[in-house]
Amino acid sequence: MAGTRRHGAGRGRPTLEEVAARAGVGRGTVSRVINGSPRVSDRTRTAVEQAVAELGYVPNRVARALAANRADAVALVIPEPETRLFAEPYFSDIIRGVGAELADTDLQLLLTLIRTPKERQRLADYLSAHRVDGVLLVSVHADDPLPDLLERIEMPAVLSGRRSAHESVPYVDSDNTGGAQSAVEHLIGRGRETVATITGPLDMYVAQCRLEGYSAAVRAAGREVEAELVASADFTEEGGRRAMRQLLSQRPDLDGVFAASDVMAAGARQVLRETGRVVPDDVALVGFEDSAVARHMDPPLTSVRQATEEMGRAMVRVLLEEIQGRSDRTAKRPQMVLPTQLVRRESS
Amino acid sequence: MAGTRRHGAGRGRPTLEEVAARAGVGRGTVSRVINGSPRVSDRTRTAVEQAVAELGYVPNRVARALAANRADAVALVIPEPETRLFAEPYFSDIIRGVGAELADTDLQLLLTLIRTPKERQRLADYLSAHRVDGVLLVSVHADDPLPDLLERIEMPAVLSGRRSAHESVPYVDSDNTGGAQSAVEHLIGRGRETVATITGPLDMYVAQCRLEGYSAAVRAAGREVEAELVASADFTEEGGRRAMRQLLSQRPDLDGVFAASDVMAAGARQVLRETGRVVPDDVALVGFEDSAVARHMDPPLTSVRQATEEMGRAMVRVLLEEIQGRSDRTAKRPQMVLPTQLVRRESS
DNA sequence: AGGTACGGTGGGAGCGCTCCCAGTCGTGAT
DNA sequence: ATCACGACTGGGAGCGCTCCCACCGTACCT
Repeated sequence: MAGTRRHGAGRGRPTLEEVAARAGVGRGTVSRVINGSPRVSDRTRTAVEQAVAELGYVPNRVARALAANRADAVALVIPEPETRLFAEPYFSDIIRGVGAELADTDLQLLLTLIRTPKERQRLADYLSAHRVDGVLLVSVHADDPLPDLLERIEMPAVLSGRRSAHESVPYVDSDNTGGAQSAVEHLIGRGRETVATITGPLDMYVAQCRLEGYSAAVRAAGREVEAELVASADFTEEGGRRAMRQLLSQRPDLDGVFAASDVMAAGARQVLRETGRVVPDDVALVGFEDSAVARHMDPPLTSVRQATEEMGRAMVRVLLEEIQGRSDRTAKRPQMVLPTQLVRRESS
Repeated sequence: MAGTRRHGAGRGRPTLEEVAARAGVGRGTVSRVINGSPRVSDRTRTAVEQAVAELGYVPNRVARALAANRADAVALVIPEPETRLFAEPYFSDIIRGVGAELADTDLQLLLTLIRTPKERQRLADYLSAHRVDGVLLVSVHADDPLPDLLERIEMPAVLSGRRSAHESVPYVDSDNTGGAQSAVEHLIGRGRETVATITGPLDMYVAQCRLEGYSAAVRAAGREVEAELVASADFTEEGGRRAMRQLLSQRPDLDGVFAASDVMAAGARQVLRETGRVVPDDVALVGFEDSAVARHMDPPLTSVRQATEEMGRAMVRVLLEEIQGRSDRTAKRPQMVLPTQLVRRESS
């Protein structure tokens, strides 16, 4: 504040040079002080710091970026189709986590929405034109060329979620398999005999993992995984409805459903109501994600919570490692999986 | 792509100078072509464009920003306490709108989360250190010093929503009064005799406006605005519950409620159910915002929809005007109010 | 023929930093 | 007293662009 007031109308903000003049030292010295170099005597440092304070000096990041060939910024890339998901706590939590972790680093956060393939293409150019030091990629599809593109231009990047079991790019994911498994174990533990699942699109690894968790739990209970108890959808409400109808027609006797997302669970819940089934008495229902939808359903939905904000934080930490690690080739690609947690509510 | 491939390992991207050399022209000419200046002959332009394509040249924005003393970026500032709202479609829509409108301008979007007062302070310094050309401020409270701070350092800024009736800073707001009025008119039009309202915190202008709309509709119907039919809350679910209980104790006979937000409506709905009232038969309920909550309530909630994405777009347009307008002092501060629309569902 | 306009063009002078290379100076060893 | 050697320091040389001014023609006037 003291600083910002001082230049209101005046010709711009003070520069390094002016600080140097005022402190009676050279530019290099001021730069050293600003950047916390140890090779400065205490006397000098104090003098410079005083000059900085008096002038309200704030380094010009643009100039710094140009000179140092850094950007002091990372981009958070969000594919437009997913922007809908924005409305989910998922994104907001990721952003909050990213923001929190970034706050300590004085890197800036660039938000990049990708709407069209054309923009996706421009993106690679833009990013490589030294506008950012690293990239955070959210909800990347298996066929997205971006990660490999970034790899090729040696741009540090981190994914939220894996594209496949053998993801080569650094990522932060949550334990989808374990989460799904605990959800189904819960259902079985509550005495449900015939537990079905509504999966996401099975070309997405996340959907595969959740199905895998379902299967594991079923088998662990000494049962068979029946094809009739598995219906795949597309993570939408309408998809959830369709899948639920299909399951019901195949196995009218089912008494438990694990939906791989809350939104699909919401769709399923509607169909259950339409067909006169009471949740949880007739059919117990569990979702995944623990979004706002889950809390506002009637009855409130049991769901698997991901440590989403922590994922955002972790992504930044991983990215910083990557940015560092580029110098020493010995560093290996950081990858991590965060635990999930079942949140019990009245639907099961 | 063609461009990005070409330099993989090579020493960095091509520069303006290299393009100039290849095209056999001077730096200035290339710069002119890149920036679409008309003062270039077609022959030359073509030659330069070819060189650009061959080299896969992409201008270095950092250098450009430094030289031109611009940032080619705008900041979207979001106060942390509101980050919760992120989960609402409101924010995601704003962001989507902002992103869409920005896509045509090649300005970048900087996301800035403010968590602590300390960060808020740093922000002013940062912003003024030429890191952005303008600022978009979301959900600003009446006592927020930021707008005036930005005003003082002559940083173009736009608010989403007004702080008061006499907002001096450029803003984009939605028609809260009109929206509330149409909601209440709807309730009255459906034959409701005793319509109450749950307001937001009355120190917020948005809450005042919505209350004003309620009052206008009540008076327009030739009725009195009764104090017993007005309960104020804080935009939270719990607040909605409390307010609903209060209203019910004061006027057990009420048959219509206009809640100034969907979330408060959700709280009210719970109390109505607890007290054995059926929605909409006994009490008709209308909310404001038309968020996901509204669609997922049981029964689905009638609500006032804001053109939120359009607000985002408008904010950018207004900001661009402001950035332009700074040069010619004649331009007046752009301000605009967007219409709302009542979305009818089963709750009324 | 000599002027006068311009449309076009080249390139110097920075923008505010970081990097890095020469110093300068004191200190302890010889 | 001399020398070597760090600890500090100053400032030149850019980073890649935009701005702007001088300059070259050619077309069009007197």
